Amino acid sequence: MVAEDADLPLVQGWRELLTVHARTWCALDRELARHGLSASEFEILDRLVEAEGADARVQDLAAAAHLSQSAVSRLIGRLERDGLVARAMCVQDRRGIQVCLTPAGHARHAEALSTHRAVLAEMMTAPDPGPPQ
Amino acid sequence: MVAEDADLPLVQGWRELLTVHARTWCALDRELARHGLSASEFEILDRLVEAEGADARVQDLAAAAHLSQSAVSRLIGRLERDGLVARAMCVQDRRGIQVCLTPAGHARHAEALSTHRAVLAEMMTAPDPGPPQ
DNA sequence: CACTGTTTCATGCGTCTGCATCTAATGCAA
DNA sequence: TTGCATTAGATGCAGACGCATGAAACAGTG
Repeated sequence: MVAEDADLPLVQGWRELLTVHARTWCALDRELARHGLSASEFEILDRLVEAEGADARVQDLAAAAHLSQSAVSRLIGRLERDGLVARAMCVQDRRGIQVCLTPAGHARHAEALSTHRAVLAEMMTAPDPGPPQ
Repeated sequence: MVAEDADLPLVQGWRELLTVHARTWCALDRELARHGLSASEFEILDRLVEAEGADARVQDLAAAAHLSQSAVSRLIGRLERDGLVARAMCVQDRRGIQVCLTPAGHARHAEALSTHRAVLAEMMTAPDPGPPQ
């Protein structure tokens, strides 16, 4: 029961990370919903903007967004249904698909970008807003 | 398009946090599964051990574990089904329930504790293990 | 007491996720 | 060429989540 002292800073650090993560992620989800996007969806759109032109494969996006391959596959399906991205066959490797932004996808991302940055600035700098009142 | 430079460190910090979080959380989920627990379930058990004796209400646990009240209610239901916790009525306020650990719950937590600490130590100190091979 | 509003937990419902699996395309070797 | 192992993405399935709601217990007023 005394050996836990050495682990205390580790556990505290982990819990702080969990707190910041939950707080920021929820805020992102809530605010980005005003643009019709979830936090995960924006993350994927953001990666697509960065990789503009380069081939964006599903598994690369999955690794970048910390999601499973199946989750990204369905997420891309949703974005495609909403007209924000398009799936195209890779000519070199016809197993893979090339995910690319549509003009609407570009516009949606640009529209949500400032919201995203604002939430990050507010959530990651303020250490603890505390319970409201 | 030049104004984004000021946001870069913010975004990079957020992405690093996301990476550490996903990596650690997945490792916890995977390793704690060997004890029949999910990461969330261990988190709740951990809080119950800390609050030993004090009244552990559902909403307090929800706030501590960064989960919704409904999620914790069902999670407690699962732990109760597995015989790890018990629900008791609060005498002061019979709306609330008092969640308390059973001996089996104590044992399960003690069993999983070292695994939990080991994963934290490994995940939160190593900055980037990189892709295997 | 009766009445209204708030709080605490449980639950119906839809969505998102991961795991396992399937199909199709590739690569390599006989 | 044929055959087998590997890889990329799609999908069936079950589990966990949040939102909205419901039922029960409080708190306050008349």
